Amino acid sequence: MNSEDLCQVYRCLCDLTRLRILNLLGEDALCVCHIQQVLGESQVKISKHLAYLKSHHLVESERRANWMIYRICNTANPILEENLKCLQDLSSEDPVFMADLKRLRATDTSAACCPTAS
Amino acid sequence: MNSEDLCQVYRCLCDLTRLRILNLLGEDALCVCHIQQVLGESQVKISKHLAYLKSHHLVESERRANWMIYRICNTANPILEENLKCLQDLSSEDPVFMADLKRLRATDTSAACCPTAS
DNA sequence: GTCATATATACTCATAAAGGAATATACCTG
DNA sequence: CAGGTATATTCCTTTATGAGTATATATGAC
Repeated sequence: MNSEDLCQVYRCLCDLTRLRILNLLGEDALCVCHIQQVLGESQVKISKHLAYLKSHHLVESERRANWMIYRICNTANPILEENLKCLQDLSSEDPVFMADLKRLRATDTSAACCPTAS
Repeated sequence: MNSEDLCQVYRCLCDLTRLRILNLLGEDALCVCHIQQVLGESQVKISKHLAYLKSHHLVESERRANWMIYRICNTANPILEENLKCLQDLSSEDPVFMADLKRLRATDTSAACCPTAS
């Protein structure tokens, strides 16, 4: 971990859509279509942000039949860990994050497309 | 503090020059010319990044005669606090931050232009 | 093999950000 | 007031980022 890596972590975190995705993934591993559905955003948008997060090792993915399940990496990066924790704290105060989590919980993530992702 | 603010904090942090500036200001309040000198960057570049940090309330400035003294805001933002602390931890490991601090300590910040800034 | 579904990628456009050169402003000295 | 120094701002160019449309790929069902 050096200054460049640190910068890169912040680049990953400085987009609201990506923060919203990470907020969801903090709860559970999810497939693209569920993220898309909960956030109410287009497939391309979600897919591209996931690709971005993946390319910088914040998330990892695993194929299950037609679906790609994304989860937050088990990282050895303390700064990232710390910020994900902060995100979790804020998720109980911020209206956007709260609404997302509410919609997530109202969604049956084990049904429809993905079989129990986690 | 909401999700938009959070995003904005990360935007401030996702540029290496700004991180280097914050790393220096973590040590002491400094005038523009000293930051410029220690980082070896142009006046415009430093000035613009400081303006950016100031516009988002990460730093504040105070004029002393010809000089503008910048310091990190006493903020009530826990996420920012946390990340500045992380920056400080990393500054003893990362070559860029370490070299900057070394040059800072070799600079007489109380002389030349600014009278004791802090 | 075809078809449907889930996801990824390529291409394009619009906007933002970073940097440099030149210029403007603010302050001090005399 | 003029002249010098420190800093800020404007203008311009280049590059990066985000979003949309269309298309491609991967998998499963048949």
